Amino acid sequence: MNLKELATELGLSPTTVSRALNGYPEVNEDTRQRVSAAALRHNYRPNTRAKGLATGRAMAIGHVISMTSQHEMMNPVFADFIAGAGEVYSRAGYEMMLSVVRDEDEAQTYRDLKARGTVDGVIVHAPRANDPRIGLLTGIGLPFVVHGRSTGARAPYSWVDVNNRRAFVRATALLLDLGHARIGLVNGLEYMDFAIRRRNGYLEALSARAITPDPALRRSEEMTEGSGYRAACDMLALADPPTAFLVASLISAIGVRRAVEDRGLKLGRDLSLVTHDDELSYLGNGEGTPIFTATRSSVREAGRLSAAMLLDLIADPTMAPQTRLLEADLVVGQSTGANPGAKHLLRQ
Amino acid sequence: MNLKELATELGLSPTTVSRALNGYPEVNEDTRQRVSAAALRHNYRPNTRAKGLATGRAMAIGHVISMTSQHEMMNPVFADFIAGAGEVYSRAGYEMMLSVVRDEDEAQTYRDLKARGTVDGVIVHAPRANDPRIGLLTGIGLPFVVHGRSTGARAPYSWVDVNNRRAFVRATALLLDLGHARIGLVNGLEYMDFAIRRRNGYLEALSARAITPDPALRRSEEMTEGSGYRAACDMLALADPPTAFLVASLISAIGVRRAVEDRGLKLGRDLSLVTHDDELSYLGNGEGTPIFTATRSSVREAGRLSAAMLLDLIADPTMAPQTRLLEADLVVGQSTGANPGAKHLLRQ
DNA sequence: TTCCAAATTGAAAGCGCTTTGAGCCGGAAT
DNA sequence: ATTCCGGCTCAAAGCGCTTTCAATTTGGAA
Repeated sequence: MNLKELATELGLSPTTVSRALNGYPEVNEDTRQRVSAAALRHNYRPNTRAKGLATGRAMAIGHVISMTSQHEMMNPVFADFIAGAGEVYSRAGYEMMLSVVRDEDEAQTYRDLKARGTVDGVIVHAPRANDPRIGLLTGIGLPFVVHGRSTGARAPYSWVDVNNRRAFVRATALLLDLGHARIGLVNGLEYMDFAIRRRNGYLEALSARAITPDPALRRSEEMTEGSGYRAACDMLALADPPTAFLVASLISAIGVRRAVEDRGLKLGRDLSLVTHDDELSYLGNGEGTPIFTATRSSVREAGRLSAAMLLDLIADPTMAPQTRLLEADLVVGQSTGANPGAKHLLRQ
Repeated sequence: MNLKELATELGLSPTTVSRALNGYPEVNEDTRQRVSAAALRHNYRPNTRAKGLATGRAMAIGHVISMTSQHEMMNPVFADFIAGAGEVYSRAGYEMMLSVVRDEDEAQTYRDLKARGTVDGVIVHAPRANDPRIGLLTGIGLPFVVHGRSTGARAPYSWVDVNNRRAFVRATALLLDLGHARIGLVNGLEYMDFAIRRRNGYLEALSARAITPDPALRRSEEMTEGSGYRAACDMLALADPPTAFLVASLISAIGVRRAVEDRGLKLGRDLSLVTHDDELSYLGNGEGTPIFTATRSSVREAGRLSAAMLLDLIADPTMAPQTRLLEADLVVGQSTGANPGAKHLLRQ
C-alpha cells in the first residue's frame, strides 16, 4: 500500500493525503480523520527512501566502528552507548546505521556516508589525541558529536565526555589518603584520549603530594581481563610492589583481582583497588555495597546525551558546537582500605 | 555532485554514466574509463535513497534489539555478533540498521521495517521458545535469519545456532567423570531458547548416569556477574552443597569465582567449574591455558554466518530455509579437577 | 553498393514521496 | 452585484537514480 493507492481509495489526491498525515494545518479536520483511519486500517507507512529523496533528509544517524587489524576488539562500552543513543533515536523517528570497517577504510567511510547522503550526522567513537576524524568531518560538513574529546584539536567541535582527569585525580587522592604511596596504574591504550586524561589525573594527584611517579607502576594496554591480570602480576612481582591499583575499567579490574587472589591476597585488606566503572548493564559492580571502589559514570547516559545533542545540531545547522562535561561519582566499595604496610606485602 | 552533473560534465547522458558505473556490458570501454576517472576525481557516490527508490532494494539489514522495561539489559553477546555480521555486510555493500525498542513495540517495529521498506531483511536475536517473531516475519514476508532456534516453531525457518544441548551434555559428563555428582547449574533465563537447551543437556547427562537432579542446584537468571555470585553463594550455603558448577556465561562464571574465593576456596582444587564461552573479544578466557574449562563457540563467527545466510536468502527469494548447527569446543582449563570429596567442602 | 547485426548512446518513464503554485468555493466586505 | 479572502484541494514538478525502448553509427556480409 502506497500513497497513491491510499489516495485513490479515499477519492483524494496524494497531495492531500500526504498533508493530512504530516499534520499540515490546511487540511480539513474531517478529511484528516478519514485519512488517518484509512492509513491505520491498511497499516500504511510512507516509504523511507521516497520520503528521504523528497525531503533531502535521511532520518538516520551513522555510527562507524573501526577495527584495528591487529587486535580486532569490540569496544565493550559500545553496546551500552548505543542502547542509550538508540532510545533517543527511536523517540525522534531516526534510524541508527552501523558501519563496521577496518581502520584504514574509516576516512573513506565517512566521505561515503556524506556523499551518498546515507545519514544526517554521525557519532564519533573512541577519539584519540589529534583525531583526524574531527577535521575530516568538519571539512566535509557532516554534523557530528564526539563521545569523548580529542586533545590537540584546534577548532571547536561538539562533544560529550566524562571528566576523566578529575575522576582520576580524586581516585588517586583517595588512595593516597588511605596511606598508599605506590599506586599502580592499569590504564587503557594511551593513544586513546580518555586514557591520556586519566593518566594525567593520576600524575597530577601524585605530584600534588610531591610523590615521584614510578614508570614501572604504569601499564597501558587494551582493557581486557587478561591484560589486567598480566599488568597486576608484573607489578606485584616487583621488588617494591604497589599497595594499590588504579584501573581504567571494570573488566581489567576483574583481571587484577584474579592476580591478587591467585597470591592468596584479598582486595580491601591486603591491597586496594579503585577502578573506573562505565555502568555496563551486564557487568554490575555489585548490588548494595559496590565490590570495587570506583569512579562511576553511565556510558548509556552518555549515549543518550550525545544522540540528543546531535539531533539538536542537525535540527539547527547554524548552532555553535555544543559541549557537555560529565562528572564521575566516586563510590566507595569493598576494594579499598588503609595501606597495611609494605612489610606485609613483601611476605609473599 | 550527482549523476546529472557528472553526465553533463562528461558530455554524456545520465543513462550511459549510470551504466558505466554499474558495470553494464554495453558501454564502450573507453567511455567507461573516462566515466570512472571522473567519478573518482569528484568522489562521486550515487545517492543511497535515489538508488534504493529506483531499484526497490534498501541494501540494508535490520537488527532489532528489544529491551524489557524491568531489566534494561544490553546483551553482552550482541556487540561481538554484530561485529561479525558487520564485516559481511560491509563486504557486500549492505548497511546495518539497528533499532533499540521496548519489548511491546517490537512487533510493530518489524511491521514498520517491512511497510516502509527500510530494510531487505532482518536478523532475529535472542529467540525464546515459541517465539512469535518467527510467525510474524514469515507472515509479512520479510526475509530473516534467527540467531538461535525457537523450540515449538511449526514451520521451517532459517537459523544459525550452537548445539547448546550437546555442549552441556559434554560439559556435564566431564564433571561427572571427575567424580562430581552434585553439579550446580547457573543458567540464563529459561524463557530464552538457548537456556532451555542447555538445561536439557544438563538433565540428559545426569539421567544418563541415573542421577536424580536436585532442583536446589538449578538457577535461572540474567547472566550478570552479580547473579552468578548470588547463585553460587546460595548453593554453597546449602547443607549439601555442589562440588561443581556448570555456568552459562563467562560473566556469570566470574561471579561464581568471586563467591568461591570469598570462601577461601579455589576453583580447580576445591570446586570445579565449566562455563560456556562465547569468545567475546574483551573477555578472553586467558591466553594459553584457559582460566575456565569451557564449552566454546565464537559468537562473532555466528554473526558472520548469520549475515551471509541472510544475504543469500535475499539474493534468491525462492531458496528454502537454511539452517546451520555449530558444535562447541570443549576446552579444559584450570577450573576443573577431581572431586576432592564432600567432607572437604562441608568444612567451611 | 546495399543491408543487417552488433555496438553504443540517449530520451523518457518511473520509483513513492513532498511541495509549489494554482484553482475552486462560499461567505464577508464593499 | 462585485470583489476579496480564507479554507480547502489538486495538478504537476522534482528529488537522483535505474531501466526500457528507441535511435544512431559502424563494420562487414551479401
